[in-house]
Amino acid sequence: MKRTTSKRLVTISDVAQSAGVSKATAARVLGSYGTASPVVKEKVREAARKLGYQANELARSMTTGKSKTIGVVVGDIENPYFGQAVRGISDAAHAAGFDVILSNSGEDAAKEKAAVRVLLGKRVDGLIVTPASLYETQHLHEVQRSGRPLVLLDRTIPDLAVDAVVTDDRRAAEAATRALIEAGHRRIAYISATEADDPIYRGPHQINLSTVMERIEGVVAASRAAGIEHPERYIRLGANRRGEGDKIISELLQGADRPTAILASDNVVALEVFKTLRRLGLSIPQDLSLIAFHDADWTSVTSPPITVIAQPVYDLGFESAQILIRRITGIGDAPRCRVLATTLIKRQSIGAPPELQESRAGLQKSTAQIG
Amino acid sequence: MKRTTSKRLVTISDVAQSAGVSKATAARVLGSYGTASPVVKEKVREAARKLGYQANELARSMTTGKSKTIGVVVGDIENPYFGQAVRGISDAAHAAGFDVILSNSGEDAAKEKAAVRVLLGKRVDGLIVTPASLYETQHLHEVQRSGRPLVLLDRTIPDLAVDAVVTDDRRAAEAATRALIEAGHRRIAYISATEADDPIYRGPHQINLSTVMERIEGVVAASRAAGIEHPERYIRLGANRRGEGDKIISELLQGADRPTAILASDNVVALEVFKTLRRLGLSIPQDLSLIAFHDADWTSVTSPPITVIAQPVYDLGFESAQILIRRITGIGDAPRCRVLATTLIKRQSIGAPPELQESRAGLQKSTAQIG
DNA sequence: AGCGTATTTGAGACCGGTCTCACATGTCAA
DNA sequence: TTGACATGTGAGACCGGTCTCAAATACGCT
Repeated sequence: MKRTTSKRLVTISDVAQSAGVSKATAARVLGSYGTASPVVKEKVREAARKLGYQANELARSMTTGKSKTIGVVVGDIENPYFGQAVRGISDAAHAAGFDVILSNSGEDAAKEKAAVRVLLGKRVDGLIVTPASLYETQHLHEVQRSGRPLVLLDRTIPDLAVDAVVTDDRRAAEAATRALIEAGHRRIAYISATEADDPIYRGPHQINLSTVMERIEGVVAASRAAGIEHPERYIRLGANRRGEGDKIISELLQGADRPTAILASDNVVALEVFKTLRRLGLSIPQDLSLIAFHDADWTSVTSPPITVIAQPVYDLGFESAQILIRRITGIGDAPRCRVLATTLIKRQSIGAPPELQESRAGLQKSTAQIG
Repeated sequence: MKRTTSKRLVTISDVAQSAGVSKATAARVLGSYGTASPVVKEKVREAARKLGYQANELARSMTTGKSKTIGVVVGDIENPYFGQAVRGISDAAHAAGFDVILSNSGEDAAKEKAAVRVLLGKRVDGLIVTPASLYETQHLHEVQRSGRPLVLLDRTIPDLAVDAVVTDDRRAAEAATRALIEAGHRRIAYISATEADDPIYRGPHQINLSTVMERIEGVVAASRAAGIEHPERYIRLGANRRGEGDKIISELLQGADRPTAILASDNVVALEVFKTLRRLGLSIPQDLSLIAFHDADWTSVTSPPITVIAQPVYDLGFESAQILIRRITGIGDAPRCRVLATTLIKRQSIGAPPELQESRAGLQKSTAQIG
């Protein structure tokens, strides 16, 4: 039954009255602007402390037009990839005195749109977005029109002239593919988690993420350069949904002319590959070689440890926030796309394809681990 | 050189003027309160659409006193544990029409304090905090005094009468310890990532997290019940810092009377155990048995798969947000501590201790609900 | 028609800060 | 003494919404 006595919070007028000065003067002292004599300053500070005054940032933002807050919309916070990126954003923002409002789009363009609108409504000073779609971008154009800076994270949108911070996915995919080719592979699959109408890749029109586009280009380019014909046939999409990954992978591995190597678009897919392989009784790298995007910490303790494409995810977030804040502070040069390099970390998940294996002897450490 | 023409955003007065009605009427239509005739409604909406009006939520919050925003302070977003929890919070919040402002404390009480203050300044309607310390809690009392609801996530603070959502760490630790004892272990280590002045455990005064406290109690209680003397000697703290984990683990394993089983406080520590073991040439479960808190997805694909204590992390977040929102909406019953059950998922990282290994008894898979 | 009641509408105060501007006071030079 | 100029302070407008209140209009009924 206890009814919270509607606590009216202490305002600057209360402090002013208690200190015996005008509202304007109290505001000058507590807001650290304008001038005030030392005596008055002390009086006001004392009164503020006594009353437990705490500025209403909302009111402050209202008049100044600045909220010292940046809005962030990511695909999925639960994914460690975005977790790291958000940490980078958060660190850079706080270092510059900004706060972060976070929203989750679930990789759904409609939700992203709603989130952006809400953030604009909250008058964030700028936005960082990992756009869920290359095509549904009206809301992002809206951001631009509102005059508030926008930075795209991890993905670009060609027809939108804003800053972006991405990794060099094309070259990363190329390098990974080349590594597999050098090990002797000719049938190389790329399995992506990206949403698509059909798991079988039929062409770029199915893809709505720049990263996926680039990676596919990388895989295809490296394959073509090695004289591999029709490399696209081993590309699969939509391995994100529960169960779907396992289905795609096992169908791929049990079909005729099965691939001898897999390039996984992220560590969740890599995990799926591991599980499916275990279920099918296949092992890495004897039966299948594997490279995964994203150097998640656990990839180094599996048996065998996984060769990965390490992406500077934290930096991706950190830099995007820095760039955004520079824009907010008023740097007006042309938007740029900052491309961060990736690293191929070779561990032990790459071997020769089964048909080329002759010296299989010396490599196993102890008894073959069975899952 | 293009100077952004300081875009004054469209306000409700602009819309009102354009629609030929008063500001109050336009506000009623666009804010969906009060009444307005169908004709007027249409006129106003049309004008708003034409001008691209978007409400200033700041101004709205100012007058209503509600911001429809909840503040969240977690230890480390980068940690998948918190990632999942934040996702839960985010989902519950959005479902109820609330937004989330996220802050990172880095498990540092001072930063947490600052973050809480900022969030209060932004006039969030309520707060969810994973308190970094049992003792530095002035800022949390401050929240209470400000009259805004607070929910503690994952950890409790005994002298603070607020809602909390936690897992039953005591019983979880007990169950895990018992499982190890049943497998024949008598020398069981608990390695915690919690910050501490000294890695050697000397007593509760070193601990400033309720979870850690409870887990230690659980381990000790189960050990005592099995007649194990001085179980505390295998407790180690501070395995979080880079390199520190490896040092603690290898010293523990190379010392005299070394433990035959380890209980790891989270999956990061478990990872460290894996790495150190590999470096020392030891294997699981032949040389050491392992149980880890938190069922991170990768724990099922290591060799061997790790037995874990699965915590309903997403639910933890989801429920805490729900409880908070119920409080915001005005339910005034006494604060409660909601305790969620954990599950011991038995995989294959538990074996008999080396000295008892003769019959490599059946390592069966099973799960058991603990709470 | 005339009255009571319900519905629409507008004027203006208000939220809690910032900011402009005018005025008061102090300092110093001529 | 007076004027020029810096400094400190207060009154009050303002940001963009909401909300109260009273006036205006519409509606229902005798």
